[in-house]
Amino acid sequence: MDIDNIKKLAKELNISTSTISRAFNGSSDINKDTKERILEFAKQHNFLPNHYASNLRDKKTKTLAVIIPEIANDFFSQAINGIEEVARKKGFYILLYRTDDIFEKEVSFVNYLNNGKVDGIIMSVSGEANDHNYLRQLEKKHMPVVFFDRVYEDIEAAKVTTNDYDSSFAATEHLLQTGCRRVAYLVVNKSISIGKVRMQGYVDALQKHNIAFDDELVIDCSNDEKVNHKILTKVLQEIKPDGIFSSVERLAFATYAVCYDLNISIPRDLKVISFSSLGIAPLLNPALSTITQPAYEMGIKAANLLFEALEEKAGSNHKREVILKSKLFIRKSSSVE
Amino acid sequence: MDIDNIKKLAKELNISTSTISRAFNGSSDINKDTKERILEFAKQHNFLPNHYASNLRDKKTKTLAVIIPEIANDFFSQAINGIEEVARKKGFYILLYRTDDIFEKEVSFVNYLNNGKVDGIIMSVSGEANDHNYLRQLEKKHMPVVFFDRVYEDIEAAKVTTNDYDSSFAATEHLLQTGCRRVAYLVVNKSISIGKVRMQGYVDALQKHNIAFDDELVIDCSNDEKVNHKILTKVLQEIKPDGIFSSVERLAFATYAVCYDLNISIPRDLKVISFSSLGIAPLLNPALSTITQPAYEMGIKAANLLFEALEEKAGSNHKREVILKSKLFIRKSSSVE
DNA sequence: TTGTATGCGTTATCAT
DNA sequence: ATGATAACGCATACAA
Repeated sequence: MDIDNIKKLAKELNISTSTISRAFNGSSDINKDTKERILEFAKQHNFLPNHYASNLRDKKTKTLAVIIPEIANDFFSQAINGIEEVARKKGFYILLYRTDDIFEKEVSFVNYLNNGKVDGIIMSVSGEANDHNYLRQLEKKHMPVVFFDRVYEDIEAAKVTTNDYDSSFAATEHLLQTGCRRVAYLVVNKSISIGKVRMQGYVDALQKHNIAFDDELVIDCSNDEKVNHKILTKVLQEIKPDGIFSSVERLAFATYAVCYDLNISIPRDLKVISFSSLGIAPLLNPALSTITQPAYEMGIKAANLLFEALEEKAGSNHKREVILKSKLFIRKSSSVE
Repeated sequence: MDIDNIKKLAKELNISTSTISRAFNGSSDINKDTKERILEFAKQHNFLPNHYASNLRDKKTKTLAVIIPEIANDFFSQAINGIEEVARKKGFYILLYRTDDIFEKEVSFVNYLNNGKVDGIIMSVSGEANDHNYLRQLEKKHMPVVFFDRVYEDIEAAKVTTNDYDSSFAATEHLLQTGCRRVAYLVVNKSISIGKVRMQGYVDALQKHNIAFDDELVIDCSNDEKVNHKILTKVLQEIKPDGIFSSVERLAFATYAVCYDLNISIPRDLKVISFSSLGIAPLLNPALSTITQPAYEMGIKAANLLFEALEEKAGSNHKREVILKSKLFIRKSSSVE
């Protein structure tokens, strides 16, 4: 006989289903021996209460959604690790969703989650000045949301970010101090939250050092490797910057590849620094200078904020905003030889 | 009024819940206008049928579990991408679980999934000659499982692997042909499926070239970065191999770091080749020779196999085993200067 | 401490 | 084409 619900279990043991239920839910209203007998029997028959049925009763899914632009990326995979770590400790599971930086996917997934599919959402957004109504719906239903790294300013939710402005300012200033005069800023989307803030740090650092801002040196890239290669080849050949500040790891890699092609020597002809969570940045040729965000810690923090919200039983409206610090690692790619 | 179930929707529209349900499930037994009216109204009120309730009825979760040793790893994150790609197209969602290569975590998660939590499982295993009964339970309940990369030979399930033996043989042979005579094999767990197969390729290549197998040159490493650094430092100082064949990407990175420390020149003093899915292997110093598995394609294939099983309505017992080919990229780290 | 009965939101069956 | 109803598996209020 296959035991696949508490009714059958109850019949086998000659106990009521309520008692069975109590055995599984750590209720105090149950005799210790009865409980042991039930759990033992259940284990032998490899039975566990059906999660979907429990959820239908409780409105607790013990699941949280993680929505991110990409997975195969050092920053995000480390962040997921942090989130997973916390979730696991709380007995929660993770529903993962990748948006590929496509706003419509984000909307469609969030809408899908809107009817009790998960208890909360942790996300790094993929959009900009759009209509964020789909997120407001979540607020209405008291579904807690935590943003990390890429956030929407106009949505009231807990947020975990890093001191991007300061880091960008420092990175740009560093390049200027090594002698660069034509520092290019590489960005995928300069109107998205992080693209914007990071650019501001760049702009202000230039100003402080009396370098005129040059529109031509703000390089809009894409998410397509080949396209980026073309764009950067043209930039290095025609616009000829002497420094590169990349707001995204991937663009620094593309820069390296183009430099190899064109026989441009880093750091002699071009100094490079980039936002990056790559552990092996020191092993690159040349070792890459990085602004490294505490990705893992951000994941931990984001998850903790989510659980705070969950445990505060709705109510309390103090959405917390946490800002962690990135670290600047100056390596060979931006040093004076 | 908050519309959060089909009953309320039904009342608002003066339609029965059955009709509402039909509107959402692409039933043909419904008037086109009625359907449009319902969906339009639902959209305006941001309503979607409760997933858990539907599931309780249908026993279809539209969710699949992905169980892997680690996330922050180029191979696995690319594989997840492939899986996600297919799952998304099928309208499925992904429950992600990381085992940290700890067998007990794998067991506990699989057991948790055992009661209808997901429709199927894709996994890369974290164990070896253990008791695999927890997986046999899944078979009993007709829950399809697909293994990829790291598999249990004794479990009958669909499997996606790569030609590890051939690749290892070729990689080792390559090192020998560049003049290496003392090739070390770096491995995390030589009794696990891939560790074993890859080692066999190494051993056989040595034999073909009449190089005596030396136990000392099989280096057992760990998952801890610091420990590996210590181990490898000792190996390079005392055992002094002239070639390294690393069965895992991470150990190649550790080798690079130790070589930098000890001023050992790659490839002059030591040639290195490694299994690796790192896209930027060419940007390393020196460019790393790799055996690159088609991680993304493996993910795609694994997911496709799972859906085949799902769509075959249980029954059919031909568990498919697919073997994809890795590519050998010879770069500077293993070249004759 | 245990049992009985009800309802969570949905869909399939059957009737109209 | 639409509606009424039972059932999915579980957990709780209430009764005992």
